[in-house]
Amino acid sequence: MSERGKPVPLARLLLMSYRLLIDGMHQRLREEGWHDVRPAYGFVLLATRDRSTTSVELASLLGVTKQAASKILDPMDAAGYVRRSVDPEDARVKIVELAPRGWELLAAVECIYAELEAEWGAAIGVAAVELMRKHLTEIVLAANGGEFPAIRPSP
Amino acid sequence: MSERGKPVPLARLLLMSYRLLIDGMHQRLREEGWHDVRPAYGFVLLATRDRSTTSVELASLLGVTKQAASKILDPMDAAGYVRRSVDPEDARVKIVELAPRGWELLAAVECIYAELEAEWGAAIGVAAVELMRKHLTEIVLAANGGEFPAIRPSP
DNA sequence: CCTTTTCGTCAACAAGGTTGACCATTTATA
DNA sequence: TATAAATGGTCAACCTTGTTGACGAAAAGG
Repeated sequence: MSERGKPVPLARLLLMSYRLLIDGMHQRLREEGWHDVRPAYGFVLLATRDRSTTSVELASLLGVTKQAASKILDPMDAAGYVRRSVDPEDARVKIVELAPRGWELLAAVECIYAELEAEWGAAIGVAAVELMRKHLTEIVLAANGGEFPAIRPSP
Repeated sequence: MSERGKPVPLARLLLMSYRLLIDGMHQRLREEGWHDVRPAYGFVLLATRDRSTTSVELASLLGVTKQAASKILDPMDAAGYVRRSVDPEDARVKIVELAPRGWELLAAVECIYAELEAEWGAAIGVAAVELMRKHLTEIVLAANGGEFPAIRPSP
């Protein structure tokens, strides 16, 4: 590897590590029979987990345009992971919430994710994982005025 | 933020941090007058820095198909960042190397990158940055049989 | 010499992003 | 109260970067 002898850029390590988790996640999902899950779905699952949302709000949470949000929601709706309904209080608005299948998928995702993070704990120690979490949190918050930024599924 | 009170998934923190570096990189490049640099170019610059390569080898280094590699090289070639020439020893092969403008871009990239990493050192301490580098390296190598994997520009 | 493999390019399609446009609905203003 | 402005969601075109399949030229193998 041409990086031998030179420190590997941290950005590269961050991306490799992230990919490790995400690719591992999607592989395990496939092994469990989830064959139609796209990378972006995870972002939508997390955004709609704690409370229903709307298309345009989801766009804001994801840091993308409303068109992009709609574009992810379309196949998710078609596959039965989310439901969209007209808001009784504002006829322009579509309420977006997880459908039963979406809840099942979310449960599978969270279970696999916990396994993956536990594997990191086994590899470098739980304390090191928590320290990394602490440091990354500091960096991200410091750079975003004390808040977590919206994070796009794809650059 | 709905993540308040729950640990933010490490995957999310990794992605946020990575984006912080990469988005910061591209913003500063634009500020310096580099207006036509796409995210994928950085990967090609690093892959061709230490020695010239070939289209198909680049594909392998990037972990993408040869078609995808060619597709990134086309605009880079057109913009004068790389040069492609026929290999005198094998007429099928295109040698890919950085052109003068590519070297200038690489220099700008590396300079900005150093600034960005130094800012992390200022935020959490240089020792913490190095510790993170060490831990991430361990995780990545452990998961890839002791080697660094190819890393695609885009999932 | 013929078959198989390899390299790079062309083409079509996909995922997920952008901008612009449009219509319906709601809110704000005169 | 009527009109203007703002908002939500969808349609459309295009972009970046990925995939697969196909193809012709060149090289390697039998």
